[in-house]
Parts: sequence; C-alpha cells; structure tokens
Amino acid sequence: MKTNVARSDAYLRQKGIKASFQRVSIFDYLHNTTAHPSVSQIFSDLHPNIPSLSRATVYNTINLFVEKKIAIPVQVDGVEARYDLAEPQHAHFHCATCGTIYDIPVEMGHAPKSLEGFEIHEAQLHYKGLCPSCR
Amino acid sequence: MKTNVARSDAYLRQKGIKASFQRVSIFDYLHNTTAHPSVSQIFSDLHPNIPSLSRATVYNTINLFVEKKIAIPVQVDGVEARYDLAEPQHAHFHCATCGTIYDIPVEMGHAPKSLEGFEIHEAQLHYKGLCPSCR
DNA sequence: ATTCTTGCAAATCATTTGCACTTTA
DNA sequence: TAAAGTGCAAATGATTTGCAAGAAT
Repeated sequence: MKTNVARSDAYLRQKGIKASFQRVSIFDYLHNTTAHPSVSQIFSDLHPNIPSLSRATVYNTINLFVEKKIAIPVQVDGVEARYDLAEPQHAHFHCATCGTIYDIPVEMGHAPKSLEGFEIHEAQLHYKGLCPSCR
Repeated sequence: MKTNVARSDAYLRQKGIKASFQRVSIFDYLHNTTAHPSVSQIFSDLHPNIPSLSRATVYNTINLFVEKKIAIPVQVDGVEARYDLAEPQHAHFHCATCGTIYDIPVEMGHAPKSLEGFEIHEAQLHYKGLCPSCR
C-alpha cells in the first residue's frame, strides 16, 4: 500500500482540517484499507508506528472526519462502530461468519414515494449474510 | 392501545419461546408502539407496571427475540440500539432533529448483480434526514 | 425435582471528557 | 505566543455476566 502523505495533507486542509501528523496518518490508513476498521483496529494498527498515539486521539479524529463528511460510520449490529471513507455511494455487505464488510456498488434507486415530505440527507443500504468464501 | 396477552402468549410459544409474564409484556409493548424503543425506553415504560422488572431481563428478552427473528435491531448512529418487531420488509427513516424513526414501506428491489455469490440473509435500508414536522 | 427465568450487583467494553502538556501556525 | 491538538486517566453509559432466589413443567 503506497501512502501519499502530501496528498492526504492537502486534502485535509482543503476540508478545513488542520493536518496534524496523527490525522494524516489515520486518513492515510483509511485510504489504504478495505477493512472498514473499528477505532480499536485503527489504534492497534497505527500504534506500533506511532507509539505516543492514544485511543482518544483516534476517537477525536474519526469523529472529526465524520463531522466533516470525510468518513461514514458503518452500522453493523455488533457493539463497536466501523468506519469507511465517504466514497461514491455504495452498499455494504456484512458477512455473519468472518465479519468482513464488503463494499457493494449499487445504482441507488430513487427514494420511495412514501418519503415525500421528508428531506433525505443520507441513505444506507446494508446486507447481511454469508460471503462467497464462507458459504 | 389494546393488548392481547393471550395472542402474544400463543405467538411466543409457537416460536419456541417459553411465555413468561415479562416476555409477554415486552412483546406486547413492542406490538403496541411505533416508537422503535431502546432497551431503556422499554424498561422505563414497563417498570411502573412491573416494579420487579430488571434491565437485565429486558436485555435478555430482547436478545432472545432478535435471536428468534421476532425483533430486529434498528441501527441509528447514536449509542444505544433501538428495536422493531420483524414485520414485513420496510425501510427506516431516522429524523436527525426529533430522533423519531419512521417505518417506510418499500418495494425491496432485487439484489444488485454485484452480490452474486453472496448468500443474503437480511437487507436493511436506512434513511436519515429531516421529517416533515422538523424541516 | 429439575430446568429455565428473573433480578440484582458487579464486571466489561466502547466512547467521552477534563485537564495539563505539546505542537503548530 | 495564542490557538488548536494530543495523551493520559478518570468518568460515563450501554450491555453482559455470575450467581442466588423464584417460577414453571
């Protein structure tokens, strides 16, 4: 996985976020994984390289990213939240056996007519079942 | 709200669940609300009528219901889970302002072709935004 | 009588917060 | 050097668990 700190740095600044080393590292990490990691996973993976890193900072950063619409929380029915970069609209498939979350491209249909009168900000489509390797 | 304890009782038994007073009460409660309550809400609402009720029992019962596919957790991006009876397929709309979760009837489309090879057990469609009263 | 359920309290786990210290613009 | 970010430890809140007492079959 090639990281591009300079680009991440610029991207964050453009989003109005001060680009600290920790933030760039976390952004870069999210950019280079398809694992939809939890805060714990992010922390565990980055901690060896950034020994001073604290969980609180990961939480701070992730919450900031979500606020700025850079990342979105992926709801799985476990306890801890998992995160994805806010990329083009796609669905998620959560494998009940291995826990992997797959990105599924979809053509997001029009909202159902029953939603007239509502102002939709976000839509999430979430599947659960068995992935090809686990079935 | 008319409750029908006898019917709830029979329904639970048919699902292979021993129909204790607490379980029937909780099932009945879920049956008579559209609020998609959290465990805390269920507890607070039932506790006055069932003073001995404990939170642990509500958790036990809800988890049992989810296991038996009688109820489903509705993922909102807050902290606590909220629950819905597993009724015919519908989407949820979560109002960012008032927190209400609306049931939205939808014609669940066919799964995207990118999901070939996956075995789908559940699909959830979740909207977030402003409801008619809050926009 | 045996088995399952309940209720309480303590334990756990994810997340947030307060505050002193450090970094950065 | 003022403002913002970080890290630690303690606090909070939701959920789970261990276990003794109670209810059901």
